Amino acid sequence: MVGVIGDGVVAGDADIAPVAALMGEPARAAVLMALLDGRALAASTLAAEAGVAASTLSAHLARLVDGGLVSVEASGRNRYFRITRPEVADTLEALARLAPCRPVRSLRQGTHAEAIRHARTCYDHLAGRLGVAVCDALVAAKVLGVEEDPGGRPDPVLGAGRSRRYVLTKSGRARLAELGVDVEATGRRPLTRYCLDWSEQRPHLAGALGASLLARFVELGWVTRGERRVVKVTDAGRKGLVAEMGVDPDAWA
Amino acid sequence: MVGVIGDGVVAGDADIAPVAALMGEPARAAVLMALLDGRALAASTLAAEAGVAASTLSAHLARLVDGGLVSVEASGRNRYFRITRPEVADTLEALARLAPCRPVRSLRQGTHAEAIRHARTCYDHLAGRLGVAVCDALVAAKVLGVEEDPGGRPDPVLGAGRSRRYVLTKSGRARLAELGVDVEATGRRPLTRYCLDWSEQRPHLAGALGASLLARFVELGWVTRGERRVVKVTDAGRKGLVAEMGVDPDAWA
DNA sequence: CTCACACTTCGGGGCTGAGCGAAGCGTCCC
DNA sequence: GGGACGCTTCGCTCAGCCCCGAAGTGTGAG
Repeated sequence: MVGVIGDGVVAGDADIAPVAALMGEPARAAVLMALLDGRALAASTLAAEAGVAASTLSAHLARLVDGGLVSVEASGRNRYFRITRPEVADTLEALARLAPCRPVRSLRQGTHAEAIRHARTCYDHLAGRLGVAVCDALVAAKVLGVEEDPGGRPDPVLGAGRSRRYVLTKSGRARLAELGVDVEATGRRPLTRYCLDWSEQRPHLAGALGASLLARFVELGWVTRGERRVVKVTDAGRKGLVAEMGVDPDAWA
Repeated sequence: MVGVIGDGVVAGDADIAPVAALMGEPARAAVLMALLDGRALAASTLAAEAGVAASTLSAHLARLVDGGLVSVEASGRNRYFRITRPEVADTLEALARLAPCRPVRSLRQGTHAEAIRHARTCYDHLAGRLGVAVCDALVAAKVLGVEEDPGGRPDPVLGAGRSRRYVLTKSGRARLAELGVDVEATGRRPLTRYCLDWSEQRPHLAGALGASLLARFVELGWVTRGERRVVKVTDAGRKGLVAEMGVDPDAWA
């Protein structure tokens, strides 16, 4: 009756295999991880990142675009690729949480590994120890409240499946506005999102607010975005984060 | 060969490719989806589910175990496989949320895709719009309460997702028994399980109770199981679900 | 003890797809 | 316009692994 060989997964069922296979090839995985900070990178940059020939990478990128994980934007003779949706980044982070860290092969790689655990960008918001510390500070200052996610009703798409969520308090909204954080800049995106950090195994703040927060930090010159998702905190940033944000300096330094 | 390894991917960064590749093969993906509800299934069951020979599946299972996604428990001459950690299920669900974005390739697939989104079985319980609607009705009628899950793993701060669960209330137990649902038929299986629906992006009821509920619906002739997990609601079922269960007819019709 | 069953291991066949270089097409710069 | 640059397409090779059936190991039932 059924007996269809090679068609084990039923059409219409959630067919995770194709998507997972896209992420399961080393070169493509490297591309996706490189794009995880939300920036758009040129094909040549990504080829160097993945360590394969341009022609090889071109094929990979075509498949990623076809699979809806990555979108293209042509600009002159360059084509810039970026991750299409936050859900893709979510999935990559979920996989990262599952994956063992690759062994460290050199001192340089070791220091970078340390740096990226210290402070990095995750798609478009802060992560690493700094991201967690900032998030903790926001909760401690009651800028954010943590509440249980009533995961049934209101949120049609995002937020479901997350057991807890952050809500921006009234006083928190005022406080962030005072700091110049664009609290209103949320499109269809949820303002806050509870995002588990793969290196710290603790939550940090994602969503539109997480993005606005990072943008403002950069604007203030508190942090600078370095190579490969690494984030550096400036002297002014160190002071500002402690004085204005109430971040515990020991928690991330 | 040392030089072949691209230094593009940073040591210490998470290497998602091997894990994603494990999930990216159709037979293994089918296995993982079958185990998604937390049950432990025998190898032969999984072979039928994946539609491959026992020997083929054995190799797949060995790789899944080796990769830490699945654990084995030998019992007599059977070996039962289950998903090791909630993080694995989280990742599978993240992938499933990404997967439905594929375009529908044929009309026939389209109608089947619609049917399966309407009402289907998720291995042994109801899912799709009907599954969500029934679950909503149970919560609204206070047959089920939603509470935070204290449980399971010794986690540093927060459990990695899945920390909410349904509990059967006292009155709910009586009400279901009245309907003829076998409330006691739970082996080692958790009575209820909070399961996010991939097509509806909202939770529905899994676990032993979800299974008993479906069994009773079938017994009552309210629903019939069709091909490929599609569930059809009979006329009697339509009436019964609305009258007895308090399901909102607009929510799933 | 013997058969039946569940699962694994082994050997071989077949196909997908990842890889590269060369060539083609379009864009930007001098 | 000519040339450099960025990217894609094409043709090809080769490795990996997915698959099966048959044989081997261990357990349970009669």
